[in-house]
Amino acid sequence: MPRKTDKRIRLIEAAKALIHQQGFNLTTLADIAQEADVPLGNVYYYFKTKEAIGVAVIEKRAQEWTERLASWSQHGDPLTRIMALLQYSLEDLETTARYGCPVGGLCQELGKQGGPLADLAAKLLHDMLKWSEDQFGKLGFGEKAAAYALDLVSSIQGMFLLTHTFKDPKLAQKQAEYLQSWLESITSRKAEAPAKVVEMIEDEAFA
Amino acid sequence: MPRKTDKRIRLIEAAKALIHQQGFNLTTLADIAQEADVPLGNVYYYFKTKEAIGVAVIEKRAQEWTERLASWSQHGDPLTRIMALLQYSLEDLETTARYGCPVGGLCQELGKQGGPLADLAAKLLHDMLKWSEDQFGKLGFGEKAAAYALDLVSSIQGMFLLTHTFKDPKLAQKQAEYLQSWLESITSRKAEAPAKVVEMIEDEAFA
DNA sequence: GTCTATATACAGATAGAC
DNA sequence: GTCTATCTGTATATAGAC
Repeated sequence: MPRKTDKRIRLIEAAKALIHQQGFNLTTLADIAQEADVPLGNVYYYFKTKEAIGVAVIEKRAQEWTERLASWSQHGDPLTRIMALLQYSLEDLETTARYGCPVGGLCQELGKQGGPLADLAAKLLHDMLKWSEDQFGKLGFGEKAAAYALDLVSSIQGMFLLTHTFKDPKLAQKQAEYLQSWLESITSRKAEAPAKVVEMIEDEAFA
Repeated sequence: MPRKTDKRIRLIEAAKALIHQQGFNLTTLADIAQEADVPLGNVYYYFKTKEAIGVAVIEKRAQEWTERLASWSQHGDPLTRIMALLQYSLEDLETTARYGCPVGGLCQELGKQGGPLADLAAKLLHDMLKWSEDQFGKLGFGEKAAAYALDLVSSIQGMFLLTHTFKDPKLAQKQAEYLQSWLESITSRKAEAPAKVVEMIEDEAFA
């Protein structure tokens, strides 16, 4: 394994953290170089432009989310999977309170600027949304699955924004409990016709 | 009335629009000066620093929101008021899809930077939240009022983020319908004990 | 592949004539 | 109060020695 990739990886990790903390536009290449312990001029050997670093960072996040969602997809039933997403949102709430949601922050900031970075950031949220929709679909919600997924993801994102804005991790806690009871209420209502649901759950266990 | 304030107002309006469109950090004083049709050097006669313009813009938004909320507060009943907030969120969805929520955008971007701008932006969301909490309180939700307000505001903000991210006004439409039915469901449940609610509604009509 | 020195561009901010 | 010219700092990006 060539050490070549080593610095590249360090640069991406440094950029990922700094962009989360400061935003993309406020993060300088000098910041990234210093954090990664790479001389400024050397950064350009690995990335032609700042935008290229942005692309690499978002693609890295995309990869991590793909793996995360895939791992949750192996949980027994869709409701547990959705709860796993919700639980994950509560990890490291101190960081979220300080810097907000990494994904939501990128979408917000880059969405205004357009271009390939905006599209890549949007795909992060898109994948999350589709995965959720998929889980609600497997719970037997049919045409309501999309609406529920939208409600879930936008609620989580809104929760992150308020948590960040008010620098208060407890807000996310309370809101998550609320979402949890919401999930339970819509799924228990669904449980009145359980046969179909169970069937679908077992079905997708092989998907 | 001295024309002095004229340019100042134009600068604030230009900055307000541009900051919404591009974000605070990406908006230059040259942009603002040009949009307001004021020579760059002259900007500093009205604002000592860029941050000072930011303060003026957020205070302007705060004033507008104070008036807006006060005007809705005159509506007959709290549910109608909350619906007014929701309806307002659906105005100009094309703009929201392009540039996101002006308030949410400020909170997201400036929240990372700290300082007085972050605090002022946070107060915008805070006022909205408190006002909503007040309305839910007057509907008789008691200790649940805060949780409902949190759920409402964070849902709206999440909805804005997704609408902006996916550049799709229809998302906000669907999500708003969903929120509307949610509001109806929690208030109609409340209506099972209507005496107390009506009492509180009439009570605050004089507040 | 690595790193110093530097080019280039543009931002925020100021000086000073009018 | 107004506006041109400019200072100063700093960001992205490049050149070129090693």
